[in-house]
Amino acid sequence: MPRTSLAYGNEEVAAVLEEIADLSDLKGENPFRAVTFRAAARAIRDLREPLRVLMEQKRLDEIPKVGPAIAEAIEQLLTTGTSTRHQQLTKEVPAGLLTLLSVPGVGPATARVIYDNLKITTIDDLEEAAKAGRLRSLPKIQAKTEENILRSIASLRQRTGRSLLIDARAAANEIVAYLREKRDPKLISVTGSVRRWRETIGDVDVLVAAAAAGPIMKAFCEAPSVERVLARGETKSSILVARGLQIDLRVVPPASWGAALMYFTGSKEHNVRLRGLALKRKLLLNEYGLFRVGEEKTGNPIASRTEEEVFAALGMDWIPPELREDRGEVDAALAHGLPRLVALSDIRGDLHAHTSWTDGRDTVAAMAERARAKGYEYLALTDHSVGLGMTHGLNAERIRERTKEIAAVNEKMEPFRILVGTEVEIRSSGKLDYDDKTLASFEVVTASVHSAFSQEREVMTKRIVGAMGHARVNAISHPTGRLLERRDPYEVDLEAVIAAAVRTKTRLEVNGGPERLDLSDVAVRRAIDAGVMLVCNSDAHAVEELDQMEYAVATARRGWATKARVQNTMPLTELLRHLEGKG
DNA sequence: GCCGTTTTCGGCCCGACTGTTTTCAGTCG
Repeated sequence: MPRTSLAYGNEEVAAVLEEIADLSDLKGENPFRAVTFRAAARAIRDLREPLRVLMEQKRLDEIPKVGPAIAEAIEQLLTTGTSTRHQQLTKEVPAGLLTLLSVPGVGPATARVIYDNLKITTIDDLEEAAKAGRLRSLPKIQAKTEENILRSIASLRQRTGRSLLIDARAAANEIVAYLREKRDPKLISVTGSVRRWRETIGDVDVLVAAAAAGPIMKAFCEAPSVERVLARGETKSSILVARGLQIDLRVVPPASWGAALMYFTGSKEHNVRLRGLALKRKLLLNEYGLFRVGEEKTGNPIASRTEEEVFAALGMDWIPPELREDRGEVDAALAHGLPRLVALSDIRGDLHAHTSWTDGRDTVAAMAERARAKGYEYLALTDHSVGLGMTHGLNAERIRERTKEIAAVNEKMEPFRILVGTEVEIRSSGKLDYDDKTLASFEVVTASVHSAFSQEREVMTKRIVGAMGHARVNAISHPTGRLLERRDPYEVDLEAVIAAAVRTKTRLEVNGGPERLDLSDVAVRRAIDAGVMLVCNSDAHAVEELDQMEYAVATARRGWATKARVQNTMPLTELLRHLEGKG
C-alpha cells in the first residue's frame, strides 16, 4: 500500500509540475507540453480546495488544464510523494541545467549549449567560465552574451526575491514623477502587477502614450536613478535601479492608449484568455488595438482608445485591474456579473492600530486626529496585551489609564469616536492573555499569534479556532502570520479557521501592513466563497501608517470582496451593534 | 499535454529587443 504523503499540499504539487515543465523544455520536448504543465500548476495555486479532497472525490479533472496525464502525476505526488514522469525527466536531463535556467537571459537553448560543451551545472562555475572568457567560444555565444550573463549573475546575487508592493510603488511613482517633470507626456500610467496591486512585484511597468517616443526614451534611460540600462529600443526600454529593481517603459501612439493599458496591465494568463476570446470572434487583440483578423496592418482598429471601449467591443464589462488574473473575471465580465468590489472610499474606520502606550510611535490624540482627517468615523486603538513584554503590553493599571485618556480625547473629538480596543495575544497554550473580565472591558478585541510559530499544524489550528470561540473575540488579526519574502505562514488549517469564522461569527482580518497582506488575496477569495465577514485594517504603528488601509482594501478587492462583506464599511452605530455579542 | 462555435486531431497569444545574424532564433513579459 502506498503511504500517504502528508508533505504534499497544493503548493508542493504545483512546484513539481513547474519543474516538470522546465525539464521538458530542457529536454526539447514539444514546448506546448511545458506550457500546459505550467498552466496546470497555476490553476492548482488558485484552487480554493485542497487537491487531496479533489483527488478523493475523483474530481481532479475539473481543474483547468488537468487531463489524464497531469491528474496521474498529481495522484502519484499526493500518495507517494514522487511522480514517475518527474523521476524519468530528472534521469534524462542532467542535474544542473535547471540551475542555469535561473540566470536571466539564459533559456533552455543557451543552457543546453553551455552544458553540452563545458559541463557546467552551477552558477559559480558559470560565473568562473564567463570571467575566464570560455563561453564566447561556444556556438551562438560571443563576448556580448558572456558579459550579459556575468551581469545577470551579479544582479541575481544582489537581489533577494521579489519586491514588496509598497517599495515597487515608490519606485514607480518616482519615475513617473520624473518623466512628467522632464517631458510632460499627456498620458502616463503605471501598469503591470503594480496596477493590479499584487502583493509582491517582479518588475515595474510604465506606459506612456506619445506621438514621438524618442525624447521620452532618452529621458527614461538617463534618469538619475538608473544603475544600468538593460535594453533600449524605439518603443521599449528597460532599466535597473536601486536594489536590482527593473523598470520597463513602453511608448505607444495615443490612439492605442486603451489597448496598450489593457495589454500591459493584465497578467499573462488574463491576456492569453482575452486574445483567445478575440480570436474565436475572428478578431486580433494586441497592444495597438482590437482588429478584424487581416486588418491589423491597416491601422484601423475596431477599438483601441480606452479600456472601456476595447472591453465593450469584446462584449464584456470593464474589469477592475485587481481582478485581471484569469481567476474567473473574464467569464463574469462576459456575463455582466462582476461583483461591485469594496472600495477605499467605503471604509468608515480602522479597527487595528497601535499607540505609544505600547509599540506605536504616536499618541492617542495624534492617531485619532489623523484618522478623522482621513474621513473616518471611528478608530479602534488596539494596543498589545500584557504578555507581549517587548511591546510594553498593557497591564490592568495601564489599561485603566489609557481608557481614561481615550475618554478625554473622545470628548473633544465628538462625533468622531475612538474605540477602546486590544490586540490580545493567543498564548501558545491557546489561552488568551487577558481574563474574561478584562476582555469584557474592551469595545473591540482582535486576537492574534505572535509566538510559538513552529507549533504542529493541529495544535496551531486548535489554538486559533479556540480563540475564535471566545464570546469577546471579534476578529483574528493577520491570521497566517506570514511576512512576505521573510517568513512563511505558520502551519495552520485555513479551511478550519474559515469554517470557524462562519460558525462563530468571528471576522478575519485583511492586514494592510505591506510586509503582511495577511490574509492573502487567494485566502480572501476562499473566505469570501465560504461566507466569512472580513475586516480591513491598517495595523498602523504611526499616523502615516493609517494609509496602509489602501493595501488591505486592494487585497480584499483582489479576493473579490464586496462592501457588504467588510465589517468596517458600517457606520458607527451599526458597527457597535455588530461588535456586541459578535453581531 | 490539453481542448473543442477550429469538436477527437490540429492547433495552441503576440510582439519587442538582443545578439549573432545577412533573415532569424532565443528570451522575455
